[in-house]
Amino acid sequence: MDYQFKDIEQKWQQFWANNGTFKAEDKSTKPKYYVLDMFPYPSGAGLHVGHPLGYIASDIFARYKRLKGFNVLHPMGYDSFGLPAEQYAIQTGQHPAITTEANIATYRRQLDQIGFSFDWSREVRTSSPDYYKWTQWIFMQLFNSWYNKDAEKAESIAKLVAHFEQNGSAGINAVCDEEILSFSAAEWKAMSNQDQQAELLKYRLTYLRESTVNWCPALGTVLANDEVKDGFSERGGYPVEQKKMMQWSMRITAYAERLLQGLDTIDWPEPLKEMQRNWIGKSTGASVRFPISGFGDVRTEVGNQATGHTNQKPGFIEVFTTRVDTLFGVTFLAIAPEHELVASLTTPEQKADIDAYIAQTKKKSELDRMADAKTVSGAFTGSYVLNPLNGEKIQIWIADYVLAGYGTGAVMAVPSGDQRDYLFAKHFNLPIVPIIDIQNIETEADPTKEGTYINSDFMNGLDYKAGTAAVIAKLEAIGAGKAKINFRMRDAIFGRQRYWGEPVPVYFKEGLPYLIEEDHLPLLLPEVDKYLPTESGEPPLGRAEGWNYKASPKSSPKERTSDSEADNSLSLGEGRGEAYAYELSTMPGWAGSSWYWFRYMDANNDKEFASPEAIAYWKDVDLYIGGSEHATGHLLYSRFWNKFLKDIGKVGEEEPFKKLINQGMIQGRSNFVYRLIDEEGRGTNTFVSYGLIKEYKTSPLHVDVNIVENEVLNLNKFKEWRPEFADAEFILENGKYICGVEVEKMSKRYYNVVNPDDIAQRYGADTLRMYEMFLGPLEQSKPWNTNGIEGVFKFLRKFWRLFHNEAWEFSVSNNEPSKAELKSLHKIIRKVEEDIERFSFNTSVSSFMIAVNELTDLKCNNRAILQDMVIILSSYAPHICEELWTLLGNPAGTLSYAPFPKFNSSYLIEDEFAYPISINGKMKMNLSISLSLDVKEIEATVLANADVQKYLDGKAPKKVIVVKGRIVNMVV
RNA sequence: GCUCAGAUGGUGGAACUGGUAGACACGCAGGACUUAAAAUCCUGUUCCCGUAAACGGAGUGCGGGUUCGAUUCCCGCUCUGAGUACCA
Repeated sequence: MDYQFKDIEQKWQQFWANNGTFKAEDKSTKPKYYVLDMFPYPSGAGLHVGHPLGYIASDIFARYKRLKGFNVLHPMGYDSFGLPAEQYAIQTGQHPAITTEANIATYRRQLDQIGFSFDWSREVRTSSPDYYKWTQWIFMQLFNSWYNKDAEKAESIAKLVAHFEQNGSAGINAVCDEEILSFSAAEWKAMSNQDQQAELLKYRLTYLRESTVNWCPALGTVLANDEVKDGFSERGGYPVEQKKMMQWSMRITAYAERLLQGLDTIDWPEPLKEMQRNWIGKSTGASVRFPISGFGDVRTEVGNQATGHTNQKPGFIEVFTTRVDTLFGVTFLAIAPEHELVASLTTPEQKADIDAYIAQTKKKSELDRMADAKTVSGAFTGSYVLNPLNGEKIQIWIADYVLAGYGTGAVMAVPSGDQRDYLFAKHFNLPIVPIIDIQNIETEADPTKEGTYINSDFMNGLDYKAGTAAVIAKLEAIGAGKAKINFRMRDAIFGRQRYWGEPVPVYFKEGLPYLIEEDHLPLLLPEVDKYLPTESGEPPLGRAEGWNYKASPKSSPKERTSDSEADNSLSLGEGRGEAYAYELSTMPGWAGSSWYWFRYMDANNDKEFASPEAIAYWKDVDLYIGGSEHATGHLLYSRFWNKFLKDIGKVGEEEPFKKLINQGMIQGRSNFVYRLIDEEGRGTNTFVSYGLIKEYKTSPLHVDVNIVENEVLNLNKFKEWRPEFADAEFILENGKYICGVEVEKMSKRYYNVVNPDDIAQRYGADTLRMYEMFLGPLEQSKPWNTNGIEGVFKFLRKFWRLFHNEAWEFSVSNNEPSKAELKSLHKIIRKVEEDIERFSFNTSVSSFMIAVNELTDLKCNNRAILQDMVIILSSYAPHICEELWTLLGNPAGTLSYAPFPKFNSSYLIEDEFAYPISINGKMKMNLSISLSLDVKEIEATVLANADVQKYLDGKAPKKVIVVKGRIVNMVV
């Protein structure tokens, strides 16, 4: 029979599903290998041809590893909480769970049709209560933990409380809020429970914090950054303002150093690691306190005065600097317009100036401020600080180049060393003091670290290293500063004012958050009448009627587990306690994806997020494939949660993803037709072929790429495409209509979306899989282009034909394979092994073509050779290979676990090599010489050759370079 | 601006540690089969000159360098893509 891909593919997809062919074993004597894809958000649009790229690559790898004798875990699931479903729900009233379910069904059908070897028995959905129960559980563990800097790990809050009870706050080195109290053990015990809880919240790894959000009053909701364009909501175009709200946050900054160090231990693409390093943004420097002039004593204990009495201003301004050695060059202090001390520092004479400046900066959008980076602006507050080292009076300015969100929101300005400070000083006529002997500050700042200090009191004559050490020592001695490491990364906000997300397992009592009891998990998402905020601006969960928490004060957990798990949120034991309001915000999109790889290890466990045994066996992800757009989101949060789970002893590895590969983006490739414009400037119904548009006046028009092949427009299909083109006319070149091409994002509105369903229909899944790989290196971004797909399809037919005679009857011979056949086979064995190990899938597709071309030329129909070929090709084109495998007489379903053929180098040994003979580096001819000859003999053979002599024109070469088995080069 | 990645025929791309540039495929041209078309098969296909071949010259974004030999290494530049945004 001819190659009937449709029947074959359907048959085997069915077989795999019915037989659970790809089910990973939980216990195995085989070594484990975990291949993971970034799971998709199931959008309504379904998959386009770009999505499966990474999945195909990982599937080839997973199948290959099975052939190599590994117990492979290759799961798939859905990141199914998210905004689009909620948006759709708002518009249609349809429950997001329903649309999500429908979208998942589409995704599943599309994925199945490509023939992936996923273990679907482990599927996860982040929006399923069995799953988000454990997301909530991890949240609870974070709530019950604090970060001990001395131990460099998270520890339980109970341990912190025990310490407070014994020693008070002394001896605690924690990552926590700025304004913590210091107290003795007795003082702690004397505190009310309320006060104790308030204090503990400052230490918890997930905590409440006031944060600024994009608030859209018209929509009554908070928007994500990418939903805001130029200060207006993307949807509807309503104004968006910055609003402060109490929000859940994650103390990811506690892990900043470990997140940074860990990068050196994992095999990720360098650009991606660099992105994370920049995001974490570690800088080493010092914090320095500048006493405010005329304020009295400098207070050295931050904790003492920061008890929340906001009307009392501290006696100093703290700055962070990476160049503390330039402290004697400070000639003014610049603070952010939003800095909390601005009001109290502004003198009555300067108030008008300052107010005007603040008003001006507020008006500027972020975009303006960016575009305006070169313009110097600022205003003098009228107040001064003193240089802590020499008591010199220094003006305090506000300037919008200082960002409130970074460091302390204040900068010590050193115009001689920093270009921005220099421009500022020039503009406002402030002094510029050189502090290094070789500094040249005629026209711009000179940030050199060479030379020795001048104008710097006790530092004079010292170099950078000694000077820096001396300043820090001095600052520490007088309590005005210390060495400090600063991170750019901020704590992550962990709350969304949305419906379609995980409810936060917290209720409020007297304004403070408490966890619900663990056996009340999962806290189910309640039903609401509408998916919009309430009239009073509360998140959608505020609409849920009777949705509140009634703790059961003394009910034992054992008693509770017998309760039905499903309905514990709404019908908790009447009268068993007071009702408390639940947290109304839900978790952000990244919550569910920050631990999902553990769930796959033991997806159906209802006792734990995954059993310790499963985690001990599967450990971590060996290979993770996904897009680089998740560099600073998902991939950072996942590493953070992984480290946390390790700290509390639940998992064993410090890093979740040992090796990571970024697949490139598949861009769209748009086609254009050119509509002729008539003399009045109106569009006609005549279209000019691309090559002729210079001769006419035309306007380009996107045309559906699916009716264009190799840039040639299918005229009939074009006429059918839209009614207005039914009687279109064409000006052709060489009898064809050639379309223009441009690379754009793949999007419906450009008519350049290619659906994998269409490709699978027309050519089959095996062709689609191989073609996506053939397109180019996996990591590279490239436009989708169907132009070459015929070649891949033809290759598979050619492969099929090796097993069939002229009449398309299956026919293989049992003869001894010939030397040439064995050579072809072992060449491809080695090539595919090498290529897969280095993720160079495109080159193996070419090599398969070469191998099949060779075997076709050899008229090979040898069983031994062809059976090995089937195994090698099966990870790329599994359906056709399964079919041929059974035709060869093997039991169905055994191919996936067949042993990968062993490479034998002896078949490739050559006794001759066709040496390229070059003169002055230019290749002139080939000469076959025995490989047994040594360098001298080769040289003699070459020089004795008559053709070589012709090139040399009878002269002796000046020099002869012979590289055995490679090349001969003669210099004349 | 900074950081990273990249630039090879008409097109996608190959050349893995410096050693025959353009593998493989698409497209195109010519041919075979066919009443014809489709499908299939065969031949050619970097460019320029030579209007057939042999042969000669140029050639991996641009300009230099190292080397017997550079797509590959070094220096300078141009362009494209991605990330980031006054980070003290």
